[in-house]
Amino acid sequence: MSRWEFPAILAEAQPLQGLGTESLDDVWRSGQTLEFQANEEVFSQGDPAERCYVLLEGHVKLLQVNAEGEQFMIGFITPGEIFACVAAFGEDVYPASAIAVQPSRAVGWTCETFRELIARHPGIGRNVMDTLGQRLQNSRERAAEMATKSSEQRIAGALLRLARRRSDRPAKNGELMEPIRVSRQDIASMSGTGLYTVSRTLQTWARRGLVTVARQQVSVTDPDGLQRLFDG
Amino acid sequence: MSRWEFPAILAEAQPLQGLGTESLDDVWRSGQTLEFQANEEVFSQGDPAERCYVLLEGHVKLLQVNAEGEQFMIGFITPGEIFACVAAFGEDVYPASAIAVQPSRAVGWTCETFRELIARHPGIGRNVMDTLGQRLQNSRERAAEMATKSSEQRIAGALLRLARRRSDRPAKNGELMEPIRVSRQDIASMSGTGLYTVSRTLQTWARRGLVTVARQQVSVTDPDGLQRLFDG
DNA sequence: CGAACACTTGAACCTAATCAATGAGTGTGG
DNA sequence: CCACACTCATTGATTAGGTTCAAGTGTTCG
Repeated sequence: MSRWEFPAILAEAQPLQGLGTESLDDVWRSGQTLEFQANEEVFSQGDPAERCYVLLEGHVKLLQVNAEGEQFMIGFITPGEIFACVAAFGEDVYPASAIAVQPSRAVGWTCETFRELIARHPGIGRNVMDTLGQRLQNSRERAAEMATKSSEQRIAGALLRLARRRSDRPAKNGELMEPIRVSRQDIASMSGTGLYTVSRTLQTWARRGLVTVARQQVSVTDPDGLQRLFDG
Repeated sequence: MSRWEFPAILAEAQPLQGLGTESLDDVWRSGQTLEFQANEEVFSQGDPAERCYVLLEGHVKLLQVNAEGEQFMIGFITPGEIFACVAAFGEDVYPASAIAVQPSRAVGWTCETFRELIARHPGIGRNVMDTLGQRLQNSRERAAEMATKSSEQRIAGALLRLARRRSDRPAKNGELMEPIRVSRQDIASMSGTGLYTVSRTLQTWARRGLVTVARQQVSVTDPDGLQRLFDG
């Protein structure tokens, strides 16, 4: 039982599309709401996989660290999205770390509970399969991108993904998009390049008017130009 | 209605684990068996997504081609595995091409039929979610690998994945593994490098006794050594 | 036998990683 | 409020890893 009222965002969440009020209520009552501060870890790579989550508020990044200590950002979660759902199926440890990049709130269910919910409400299963399918395709495209594209193209791809996530609604005057709040290192982790390369590339683009940059912040001023760069 | 008897491999197929005889029969009767010659296309990237498949016999590779014409191999399917299942969920066109590398046989269901089967037999849904989850994790690891590892490590990774697939049963005398029948170009597509780099790398390894090479063929003679190389 | 194909190898070139030094913004405590 | 330390970012110089081009060898097949 949670001390929060049923959050509106949950009814719009991907995995719960098409569910009736009573189903949504069952889902809501079966989970716990959890709060995280900026930079707090939701869970850590290698920990036993206990819960899966739907994000209600804030943003969470998913980071994978390999044996050599190099990190790679495999995802960026926005409100309404499910994460760590892989944990509920087969995997016994979390394959990545989840870190809140802003103060965030999420609902969590134990893997067991989540499986039961799917059994009780088959619509959830269908939605989760859809989501997993889309993410699998995304991830494969991303792998192909890492393998075949230049570092400049990969950085463009990373920025475009972030920008599109942030402002699903078209920008105010069709010109400027919301600034993205990430460090150069974060962009490097997303695009599979180094900090220095990202810095240089962004400077070049800024001179050409494609983006404007600041500390911990990038604004895409010419999405179409960036897209053309990405396409080659 | 198929002109084939119920194939034993189907009962062992990942997506059909834990199903009763009558369920298996329903699944079998709902699909069509299809045969493919070596190098024949099962479906082509961009085609409208109509069917998903379980491979019964042979091997199928999944290739993604980007706008610039560079190709990247996203998967290698062995008997008992499901493929194109993403097609059944949301996607309207195949995101990759599937090509039989040997004479192959598969069962196919239309997306609609497959959805109905999942509704009738919830176990299939659970299995598919498990499979999708595992593949998502694999694909993410692969993306991270492409982003952070050297070309030598990526080639080692590709060979190890292939070798393990081929001989789940340990090799005869614990020393030699079955030769893998792929071209240098295929290895390049899997590891995100070029044909020349693959050739050079394999030659170096052959001199060191890690592998033996021939036309359209690679045998891993020292899997552990290759693994150490992969780990760095 | 000739043609097509798969592969190897040397050499030139180029991208991007790395090293090193510096600058700019943020936050803390005296 | 300023000085200090700290984190984040820029930029030049250097270098290594890998791609690409070019030429040549060995195999398979009609």
